Amino acid sequence: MKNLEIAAIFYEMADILELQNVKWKPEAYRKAARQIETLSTPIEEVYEKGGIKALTEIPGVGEKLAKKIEEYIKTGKIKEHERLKGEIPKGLNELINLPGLGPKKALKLYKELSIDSIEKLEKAAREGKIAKIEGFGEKSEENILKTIELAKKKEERLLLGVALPIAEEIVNELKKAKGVRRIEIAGSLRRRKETVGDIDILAEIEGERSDIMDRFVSLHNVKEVIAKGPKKSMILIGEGEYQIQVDLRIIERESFGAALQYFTGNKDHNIELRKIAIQKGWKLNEYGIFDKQGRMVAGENEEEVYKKLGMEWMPPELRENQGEIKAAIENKLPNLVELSDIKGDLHMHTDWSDGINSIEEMINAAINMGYEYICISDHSKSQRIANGMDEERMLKQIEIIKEMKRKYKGKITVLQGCEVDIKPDGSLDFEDEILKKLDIVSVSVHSRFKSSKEEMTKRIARALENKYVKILNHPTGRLINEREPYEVDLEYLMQICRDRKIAMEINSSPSRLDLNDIYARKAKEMGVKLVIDTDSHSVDHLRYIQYGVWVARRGWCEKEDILNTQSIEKLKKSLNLKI
DNA sequence: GCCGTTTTCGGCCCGACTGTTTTCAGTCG
Ligand SMILES: Nc1nc2c(ncn2[C@H]2C[C@H](O)[C@@H](COP(=O)(O)OP(=O)(O)OP(=O)(O)O)O2)c(=O)[nH]1
Ligand SMILES: [Mg+2]
Ligand SMILES: [Mg+2]
Ligand SMILES: [Zn+2]
Repeated sequence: MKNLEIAAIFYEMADILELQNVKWKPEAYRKAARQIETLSTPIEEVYEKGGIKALTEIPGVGEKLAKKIEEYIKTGKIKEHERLKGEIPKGLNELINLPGLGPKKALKLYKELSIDSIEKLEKAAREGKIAKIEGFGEKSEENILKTIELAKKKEERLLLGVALPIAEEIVNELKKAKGVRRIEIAGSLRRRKETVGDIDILAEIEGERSDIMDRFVSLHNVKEVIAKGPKKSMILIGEGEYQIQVDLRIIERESFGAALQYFTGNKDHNIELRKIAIQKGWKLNEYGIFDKQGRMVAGENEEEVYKKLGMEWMPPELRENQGEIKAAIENKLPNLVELSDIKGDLHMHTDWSDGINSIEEMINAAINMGYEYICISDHSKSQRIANGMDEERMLKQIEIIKEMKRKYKGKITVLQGCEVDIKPDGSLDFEDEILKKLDIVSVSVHSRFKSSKEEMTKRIARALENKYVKILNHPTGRLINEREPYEVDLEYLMQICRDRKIAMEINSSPSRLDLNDIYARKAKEMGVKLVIDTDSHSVDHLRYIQYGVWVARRGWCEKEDILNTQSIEKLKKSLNLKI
């Protein structure tokens, strides 16, 4: 899949063009790159199937950029890119990636002091050379040194599951400030994106002087105050890999809706809305919609802002500039699946393999979740490190769960499952003799992630041929920030799943979220049915189902697309279960 | 470089904070 490679090249070209003070092109390159990054199809396939014309159907990609994409697919590089790289000192890119340093300052540093790397920058700053340059000063020099220190610590986006509790804690602290009427998490966190670059918080403040900004910058564990103003402040908070930037924006009641809209984003969604406002002869910013005379048209709540712009309000999960604005205008927004729609969880482990709780503890926890059914799905024998079950133990568990089914009858339906390994040759870890005794067979790849795309596709496709298979678990195998997805022809697998009525999993484990939002949407479009499962390894994990629901929502999924929103009777039909 | 029920040319979102500045450019959200 060349999507990310091409996006990276376009980003780099944008940076170089910006250094050369070229107007508009940089944003055009970046906008195209952002769209290419979020494509659900390998861009080389888009090209093979539809040529240049298909490429230009990607928003932000026109004739010129399409030609460049074609060139990259055919030759592995883009001449224009190579040419641009040659025109600019190599290390300047890493300079503009430092927060606070942009193209103008970086270029100045290069021209005055021949600085083209972070090492040289640090040296010059220590020697006091920076402060002497026109346009820089003591403060700039200090800030550069600070920024370099902070950048040395590794910088990764935080998992939603990690950032959300941190954000909630901060919100609770800020609630204690004077004059706070309302406080909301915004940004990518409110859109429930799988990872977040920072935590964005919006507070509605009543009255003139609130102490919220003072409280904010002196929160426990604040490592750096990046900016502090009357309307917006930014801090770095937390330790090591959990260190994260927090942006706080405050606003008055009459503008709260517009501000929430602005601060929720995403950026491209905002820009599209602002263009619509312009078309209507208005101006949209974080204070509201205003007409030519500066009179406020809307602002107090989000619904009103969207309504005046000619569309329905939409859930934050959809606001990614992926067609939601058009859908909202045409009244075609999906009716997104909700947490309360979920009737059961079909993937969880117990102390029979690598879970920490007993079968019965999991059952009781599921009853507490209000579920109608669950499926116990411990590992099969190949998963030695996970204490996978061999045939003998599998048969034993079947006996135990039979008892449980009886014991909990009327309270919850307990299904007998197993997370069966797909072996490297595509065969399953158990013979049909065992599989046919299970209520639900789900299958997973847990080994040889580095196979070629062809091998992996063949391997999984073969597994899906087994007539007992009902669910394909975590179909891309990624671990966010840790392991890339394996190479596989997902579209092909989706066709098989659709035709054979096999469900694909949205694994809710916060570090998996697999399928992800983009593929969930593609699955829906292809008519593949999905299940949202937690893959719990303890009773505490069952609540992560919320994260999977968020992925589904970001993938435009409705209740009908998710099989475990169905009653057990309907589920049996949908998956053709023999129970 | 992209894009179009007001345009195939001429626009391209709009505002906060900082630092070094005598009135604003640069960077970021
Ligand atoms: N209109 C407009 N809004 C912006 C711009 N940049 C950011 N925003 C808005 C939309 C963003 O969702 C919101 C918060 O900015 P962030 O940089 O934190 O982005 P976001 O939270 O979406 O993603 P992140 O996970 O933090 O990288 O501010 C911009 O250039 N123009
Ligand atoms: Mg953010
Ligand atoms: Mg932010
Ligand atoms: Zn599992």
